[in-house]
Amino acid sequence: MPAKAKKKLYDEPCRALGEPATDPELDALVRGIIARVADRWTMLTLEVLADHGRMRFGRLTDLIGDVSQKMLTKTLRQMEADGLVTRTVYPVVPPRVEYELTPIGLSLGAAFCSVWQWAETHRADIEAARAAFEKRAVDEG
Amino acid sequence: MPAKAKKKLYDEPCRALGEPATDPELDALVRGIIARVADRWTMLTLEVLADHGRMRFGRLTDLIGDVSQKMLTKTLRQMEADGLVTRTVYPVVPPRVEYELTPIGLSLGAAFCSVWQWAETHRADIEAARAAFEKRAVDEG
DNA sequence: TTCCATACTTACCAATTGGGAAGTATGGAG
DNA sequence: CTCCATACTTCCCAATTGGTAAGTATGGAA
Repeated sequence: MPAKAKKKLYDEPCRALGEPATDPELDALVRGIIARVADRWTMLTLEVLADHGRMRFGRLTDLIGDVSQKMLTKTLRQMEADGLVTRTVYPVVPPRVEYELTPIGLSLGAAFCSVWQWAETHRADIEAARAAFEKRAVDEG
Repeated sequence: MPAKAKKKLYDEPCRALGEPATDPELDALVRGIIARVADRWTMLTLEVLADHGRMRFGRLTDLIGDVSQKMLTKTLRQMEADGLVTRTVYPVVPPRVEYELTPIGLSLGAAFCSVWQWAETHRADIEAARAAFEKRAVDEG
């Protein structure tokens, strides 16, 4: 099986549209995007907004659970800059600001679904692997 | 449309198998798994191993590009602990160690495909959004 | 006049991340 | 006897992350 190492090991084409897998510029760009988006708070915010729709800052804080104001603000600003959410300010007092996923943000949420599903379906496997690894370390250590 | 906020905004079911979306334990666990796996080096390692198959440490270093020995070692150990890669040590000198994705690791690579594809297909949108956001900030600032 | 609500913003500080470089182990080549 | 190769491992240090707590702005209620 000498051809094995030359071929993708999974069936679905991961690169879009036959892009040669070694365009360094595109690669760096896509990696940057993923790195930003794969951040903890971004993922949680995405999930909450996808599940519950448009809402304001305070409710977002409650639903995410243990996020500080600082981080939520920062995360939302970043998502806004990337076009993932819209930020609507109502000029009233006290302030009222609402956030909502854009179509792009929504599609990212959908893309992340497969990762969530992967995590859920392989949860037991991972825990078993961790226990086995731990045991091996103890036995050998 | 008062029902809107009660419903998922995308069509695909994100939670596996009708799991009630609010099991806090499962939620935390899955989040932990995703957080670990969504790490920069893990994603890159996953991609390289999925693309090129079993290989040893040095080649992995070259293909990933700008990773330090320290981080690659750490990343690989973590992936091994989670059951994503196998680590095979040949007791020769100088040492020879080979890494390969497990079926679970492979399936994670497949799951991440949709995120990679999302990033590639929305690259232009994101760049446009960033430029617009920047411009707005300048105009208002 | 004082307090409140909301969505930030800033200052400070602790913890984590991660790079660079040097050390480690060891059998074989010269 | 010295050096080399490979895959780590450890130490030190700088940069980043992220939490807490204290402002800030302002119209209306008491």
